[in-house]
Amino acid sequence: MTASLNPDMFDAACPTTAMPFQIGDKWTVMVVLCLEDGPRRFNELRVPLRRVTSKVLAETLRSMERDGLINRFAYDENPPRVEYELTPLGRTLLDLVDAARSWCSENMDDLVAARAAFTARDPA
Amino acid sequence: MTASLNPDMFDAACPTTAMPFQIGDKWTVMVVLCLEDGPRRFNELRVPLRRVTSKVLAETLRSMERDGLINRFAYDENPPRVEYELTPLGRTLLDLVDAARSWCSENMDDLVAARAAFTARDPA
DNA sequence: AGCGCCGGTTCCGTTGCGGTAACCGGGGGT
DNA sequence: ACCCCCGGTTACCGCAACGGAACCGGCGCT
Repeated sequence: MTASLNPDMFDAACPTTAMPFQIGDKWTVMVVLCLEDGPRRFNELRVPLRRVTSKVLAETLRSMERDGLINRFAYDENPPRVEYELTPLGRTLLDLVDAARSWCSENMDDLVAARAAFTARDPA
Repeated sequence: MTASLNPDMFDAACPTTAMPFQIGDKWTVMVVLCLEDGPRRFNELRVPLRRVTSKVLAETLRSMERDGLINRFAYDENPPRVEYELTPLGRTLLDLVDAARSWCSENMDDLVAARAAFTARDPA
């Protein structure tokens, strides 16, 4: 048992490195959740994410649009109006995000307890 | 439709911020995968993750131990031997990781195509 | 003329993750 | 006496992400 590990299992060229919420982007997942119930405007998104600045939100939305996760509709009005909505591809992320949230709600107690026990053992 | 967004849906105090693979840690998920088939030694983990240095791996393993995702067994031998294995809690992450990997393999083509189309539209 | 709205962009500063290289302790081999 | 092994630790550093604040254009209102 315990077969040996493939040295190339995490090849740098592996395309999963480009996963959209790259286990790295701070806001993508939250934007997906905010768009779950329909299109939203730019400043409308900033309300629930009130810790994000317009600069960072604009960057996040642009990269999500680049990856085909959202569509951007700019209406030629005044004052300007822009709406973002999930694409079908973006909607498929909802399942994944829900799975992550379920994991959290199911295991958060264990996790908090583990942290408390660890810091009790090793107060450093 | 499109109910208004709850301003507090991402409260900074929300414990999900402490999610172990916090959509932010670069190595935790890969360590989980490396430990899927049984316990591994420190330098054994560095082989598949050959891009990680001992410092970063040590940090990752320590925080995973802190969160109760792995157990650390240090044998009093020479040369020293240390083994890491997933706890039951850590094993529950495998489902989530598999879901993420499935998403990738199912949608990677769309994603790559979307990027190509976007950069074709907006070469900037 | 001046102000506000909206959806950004620009400039600048900070933070912190991740990386590199050097070193360590203690036993065993030669 | 020296070096190697393993599993780290320490000091230092760079860069990208994140953040704050100011600014912009075009229109309408007063």
